[in-house]
Amino acid sequence: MTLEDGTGIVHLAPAYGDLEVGRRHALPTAWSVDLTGKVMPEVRPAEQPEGGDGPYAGAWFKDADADITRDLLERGHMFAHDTVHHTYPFNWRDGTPLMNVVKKSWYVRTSRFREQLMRTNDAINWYPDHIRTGRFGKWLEGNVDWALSRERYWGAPLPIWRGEDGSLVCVGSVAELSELTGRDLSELDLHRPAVDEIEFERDGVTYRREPYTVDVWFESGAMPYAQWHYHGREGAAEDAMSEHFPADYICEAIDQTRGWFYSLHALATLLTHDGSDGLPRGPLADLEPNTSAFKNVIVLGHIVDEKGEKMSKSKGNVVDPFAVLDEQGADALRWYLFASSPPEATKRFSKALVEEAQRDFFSTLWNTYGFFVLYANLDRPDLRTQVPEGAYSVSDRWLTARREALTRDVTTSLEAFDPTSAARALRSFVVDDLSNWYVRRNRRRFWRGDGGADALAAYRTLYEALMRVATLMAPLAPYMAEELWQNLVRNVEPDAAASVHLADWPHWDEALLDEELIRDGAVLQRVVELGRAARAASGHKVRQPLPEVLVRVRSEAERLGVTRLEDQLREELNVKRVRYLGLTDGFLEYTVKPNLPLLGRRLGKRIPALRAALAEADAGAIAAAVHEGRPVTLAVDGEELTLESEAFLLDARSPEGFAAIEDRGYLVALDTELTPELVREGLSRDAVRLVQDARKQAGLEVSDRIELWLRASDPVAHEALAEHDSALSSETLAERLVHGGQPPTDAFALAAPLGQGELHIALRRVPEAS
RNA sequence: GGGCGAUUAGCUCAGUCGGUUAGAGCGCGUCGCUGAUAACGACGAGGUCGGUGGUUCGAAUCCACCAUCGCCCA
Repeated sequence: MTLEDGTGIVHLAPAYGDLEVGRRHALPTAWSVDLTGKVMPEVRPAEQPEGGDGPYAGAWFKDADADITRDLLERGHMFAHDTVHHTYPFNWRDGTPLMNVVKKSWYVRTSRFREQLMRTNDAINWYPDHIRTGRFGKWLEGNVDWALSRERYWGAPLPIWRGEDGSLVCVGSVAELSELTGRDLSELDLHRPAVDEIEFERDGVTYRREPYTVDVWFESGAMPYAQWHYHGREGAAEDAMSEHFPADYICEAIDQTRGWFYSLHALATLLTHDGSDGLPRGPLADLEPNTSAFKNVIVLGHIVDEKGEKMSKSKGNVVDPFAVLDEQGADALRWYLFASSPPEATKRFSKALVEEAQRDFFSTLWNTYGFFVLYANLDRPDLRTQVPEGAYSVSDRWLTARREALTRDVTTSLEAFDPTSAARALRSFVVDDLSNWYVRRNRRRFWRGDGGADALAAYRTLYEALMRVATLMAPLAPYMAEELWQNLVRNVEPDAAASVHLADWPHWDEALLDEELIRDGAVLQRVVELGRAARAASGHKVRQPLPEVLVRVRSEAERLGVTRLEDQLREELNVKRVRYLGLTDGFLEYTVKPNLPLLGRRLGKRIPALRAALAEADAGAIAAAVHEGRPVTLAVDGEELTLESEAFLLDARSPEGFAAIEDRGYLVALDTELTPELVREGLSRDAVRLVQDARKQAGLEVSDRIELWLRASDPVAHEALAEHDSALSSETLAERLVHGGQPPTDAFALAAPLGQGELHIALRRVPEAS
């Protein structure tokens, strides 16, 4: 129906859905269909005399449509008839069309409390926040009375008894009912229909119960009181209520806005109302006046299928949760739900994504733990002894600082009801900081097995990082956390809490949280990243040492930071020296850009003119002024404009023909000129790699000592091996290294290309000294 | 029909107050590294930031309308 169709009335039936309109215009409420959906016998065409059943009596109301239409047409009462497709309510189980029917009902007059419902809502922390004023707030603004009664065979009975004279008694307890009836009802089944037979007499009037049950949503809203069996009396339930009401936190999905969230909120608001504004005072006003039932609530989005559509059996797009639990595990599923997107986001679910969480986070964590256990079992370090402060390396202190920052970030996120940021911070720490940086860079300290203070410091640092991760991840991945706690922590510290879930939440230590070191580490990683790119571009593989790397960072503070971590930079890039380029070094060319966040508001429309002026200006001169903090004067649109040095941003570019990588103020260039010494060192490192591979192929354990025979056909390689004899031996755990000799026949032997020729490798395990 | 929310790379997601070259992980390709790792690193391909219009010196970001998906209501 549209406004263009003309005027008229589109089927108005006060008894069947249009009661409000009918009342407003004093229309009669006429009945034509009974409660089973059959047309009533009184329905008949106007011409047909009264008496006897009408022609449609007993017909299913939908089936009667055709006959009624035909009769109206024949009598000329119908202007037009047509079929219009529109939404219509159906029974979702069997698809039967439904119809609204006016019935008598009991209501809670919540609309009187509309303002109060909105006030108590204002005090709730909603996550996400927009629900408060949006979906939930709008619902409260349009609040209508709560239809409380239901016609159900079984359920909680409406506790109202009606006398023959129409008077009403609301019964508050079994004890009260026992008193009214004079019977001991303590064994009474408090449900319909068991309660229906109970009648009582008062002042000569017989009372019978109103035959309704109570809306189950009322019971969901009564949960805070029902859980303690609270009746407002003194005792344990009262104590529990004063301690636990209102609840700190609840959580359900978005569809509960008008369900559980509302039922909890409405009951609490009415029960705790202080009696102002002429409204009835609630029985809980003394306990906690004017409150909702909860202080914080996380509203979850739904889980949908891979295409973003609702899962349903009939569509066949349902993912079996138990298959996911069996194959990827409960922790991986939980982790995916926490980490993939904020709680309120609708989640597109697929097993592949849970699989990714499993591989990315849990496998990496488990492997890091496995690395620790492998070497700890070989070395048996005493992790309970105090490690001297000085034994900790910069790298140890960096990981410790990151660990404390992680503790701060996870704690803050969880306290802000944000599990997603907490999970992402944990992921980044475990995968990026712990596994791919700290362990990779420090593994030699573990496999050296000398039991010295340096090794102990490394073990201790890694152990504490793993323990902290286990504690912080416990709320998000309870099983893996517990596994780490039992296997790792409880072994090292028998006095530790019996379970990670009983352990105290860690506090972060500001003294260990060295922000400067964290910043320096971040700059180092940025420079290393660019250095690797420069290396890939140079065509020299990482095993080939290079003489020098040239580095330019964005500030003097950053330069000092990289300097203190310089040995890590040299190792990562495998270079002998680091040379820092000054900020105004002639090596660089500059592009000058306006600092838009600063200048945009000030200059407005003149921005394009400034850009044009900068393009014409001498970039080197401006760069020099900016570096010295001097103001710069430019001719913009024929007008002199003087701007402070902060108004400009400089981009350094490497000059033509130089192999370097530059990005956003950083520049890393590699000197690729090889000396014979460097070539020989590179060859020796190739050889180490080949021997390690041979050890692996021979099936040796990482701790096995060997005898080693090496024969290189390339004379340069041969010289290189002799020169780096001791490094070769210690890297490959060779107790004896023979150059060019004849290996025994029981040795494991293979040949591989090295330099311009081949390297023949033979090795044999040395039995452990007894 | 109304309300609320979402829409950024093939996939899952970041993107601050409107600002400079829109990022990450996964997947794909090339190369490299590797005695913890089911891994790792570099590079590459891959983006009309759902669409249209507007505001602005400047829009993924603000406004209007539309489309699609989800939820609630009628």
